[in-house]
Amino acid sequence: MLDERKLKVLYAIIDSHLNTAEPIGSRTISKDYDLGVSAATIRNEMSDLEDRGYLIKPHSSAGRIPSDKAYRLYVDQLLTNNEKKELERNQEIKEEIQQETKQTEDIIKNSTRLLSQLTSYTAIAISPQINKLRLKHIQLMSMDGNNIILVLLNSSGSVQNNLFYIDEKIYNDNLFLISKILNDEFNNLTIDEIVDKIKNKDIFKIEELSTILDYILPFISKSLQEISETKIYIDGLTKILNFPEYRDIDKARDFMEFIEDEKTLINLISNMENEDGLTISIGEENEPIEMKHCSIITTNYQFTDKSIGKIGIIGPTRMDYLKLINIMDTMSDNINEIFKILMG
Amino acid sequence: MLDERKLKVLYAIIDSHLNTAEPIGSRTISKDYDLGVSAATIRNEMSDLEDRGYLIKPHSSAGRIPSDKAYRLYVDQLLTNNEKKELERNQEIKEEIQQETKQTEDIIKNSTRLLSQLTSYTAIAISPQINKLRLKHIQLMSMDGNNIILVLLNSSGSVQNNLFYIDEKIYNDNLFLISKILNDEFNNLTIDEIVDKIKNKDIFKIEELSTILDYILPFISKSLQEISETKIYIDGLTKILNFPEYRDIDKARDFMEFIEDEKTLINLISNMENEDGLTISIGEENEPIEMKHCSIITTNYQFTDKSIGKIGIIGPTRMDYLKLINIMDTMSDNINEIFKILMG
DNA sequence: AGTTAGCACTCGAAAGAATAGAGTGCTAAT
DNA sequence: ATTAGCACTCTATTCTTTCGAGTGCTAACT
Repeated sequence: MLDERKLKVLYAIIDSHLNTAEPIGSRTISKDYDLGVSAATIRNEMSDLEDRGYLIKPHSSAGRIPSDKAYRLYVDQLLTNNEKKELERNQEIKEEIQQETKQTEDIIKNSTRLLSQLTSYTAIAISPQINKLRLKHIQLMSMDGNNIILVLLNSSGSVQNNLFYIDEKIYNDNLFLISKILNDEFNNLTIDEIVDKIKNKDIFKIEELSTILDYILPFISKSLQEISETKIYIDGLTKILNFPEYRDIDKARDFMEFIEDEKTLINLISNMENEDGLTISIGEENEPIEMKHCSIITTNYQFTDKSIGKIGIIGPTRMDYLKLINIMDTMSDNINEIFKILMG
Repeated sequence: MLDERKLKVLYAIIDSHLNTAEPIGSRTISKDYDLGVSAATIRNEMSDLEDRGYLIKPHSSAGRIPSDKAYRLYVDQLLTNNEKKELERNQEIKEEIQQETKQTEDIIKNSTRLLSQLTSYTAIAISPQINKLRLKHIQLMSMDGNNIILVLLNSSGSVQNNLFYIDEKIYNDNLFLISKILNDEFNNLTIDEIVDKIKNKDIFKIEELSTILDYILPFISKSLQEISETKIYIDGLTKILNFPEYRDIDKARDFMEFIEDEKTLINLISNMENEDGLTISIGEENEPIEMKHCSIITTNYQFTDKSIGKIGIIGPTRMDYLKLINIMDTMSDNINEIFKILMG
């Protein structure tokens, strides 16, 4: 463990580096931070901290920058102490997020944009995973009997639709009857459960509709799965260009191309563990090489106490973690509250 | 007008500059292009071309680059001669665009991605303007009587939905009746016409439903307008970083931030005249300062011979216009054909 | 009169040299 | 244990020099 003075020196370097993005020298610390010791003493402490892996020298006659290990230490301490102060602008944030919409997708989209604006970092969010939500209403309809529209209302209040084509014609009178049956059968189940149920043929048989049902159910199942595909929202991609770490155009391109690749990104974000709500992944802790110099902060948003999606920010490891943690907490609080109110 | 030799020199410079992105000298032209005259003669021609505004010298002892005026001349000649060769990969393109979907929005989204891949430029598209499309089916439904779902099927076969809240409860039995009336009244009208009709109260009065109708129609009108908001799709934003013209990070950021600002971009693209299908706006011809060094090529895609949206690319004025025109033509052809087939 | 070879001149980009200064690490004194 | 002092290191900056591509002009050629 690090003794108190070493910690103070380390945090001072982290703080100073946060503002300058430059390597920090011993004299800077002794001048700007009142540690009660001379530059030479700090120099010795810095040397020790480097030996222990908390500081890095870009070259032999430069100052030092914090390592991933240092940020990890700092962040862990932040998360433990958990000195959360509430952001003042709660109400404004809520209004900004919700605007006029009641659709969960729009709320997440707005949140992503606002998060990027508030933080000046690239913000990302994963759409509400509606396969975890409970079905409230399902409705089939058609114009011509061949192109079937499936409309879904789920427990978060959002509406999805999907269009599919069938060779056998089924007209609205029958579609409405089927919808009624499906509503009875599927009410309050999650999409995952419904798909399972269809797969296991674990369903009701009503004589006169049984043939039609057997025919159309696989289409419905596929349709439901298409609807539940995870979407990702990205906002403020160009924010990365404001960081001196990304003045190099090739680095910037690598970063951006990685973010633009939705599939990989969905994977990365989905797999972040968010047991306690907030998760921070620092530099080398990230799997993809393109993210080895970045930190990712994500938190989940909930609906009836179940996590249904994530929202987060990405940027260089040199981050104002304290400030960002607070913003993220506020954001997820607000989103959750909006969802709660939306559901009455 | 330029005589033939001047034109040849100018086109040679355009061609050479296209590949190198460097200023072109007289010797390069005499070496690489068989014009049958010496470098000195070309030098004289170049001097004339500069006087006439077709060439620009970055500095006094450098070669020349084509001006916007030169590109304009070149492009106008291309568009007049119109030596279109069909791209071979038509079928592949169609499959790539359509994938499995029948939703017009998805088709445009896929097209944008493919266009960016094929061209290596940033691609943009404006969503099908469904307010210009004819209504095929409208359906209202609700779970609780307060949150009304409006589902819309239009003549392009795409489905939209919108959720709105009303204080007075209206239940499905009445909503279905209303839907039936609305379908009769609105069938084959465009959304614009429907909104007008509602505004002018130019509607049927069926005794028992008249109060409910008066109450709900304004909500429907607003809902329809929300549905018809223009959306924009962007793909390959980072492609700009591959051009030597945008090695400078501040230039790149200006470009990207402009593209990321959806409202301005929608405005810009919407206002491009596309009478003959394809439109090319070169450098200074673009209004926004951020686009003064870019060219924008857009074309519209059609549904039943009516233009309902646009797709295009954006990049530095130094473009392979010939190749890009062909790709763009092929793309719009394919999109139009898919739409045609979708409608049977 | 149009074309071309020849050459002096220009200017930026690249390479090299000199300088400044921030920072370290060590030593010796406190 | 702490600190002042100092030699040393290394980068970033600035200034010079060099190099070469390219022009524009002149005079000769066809």
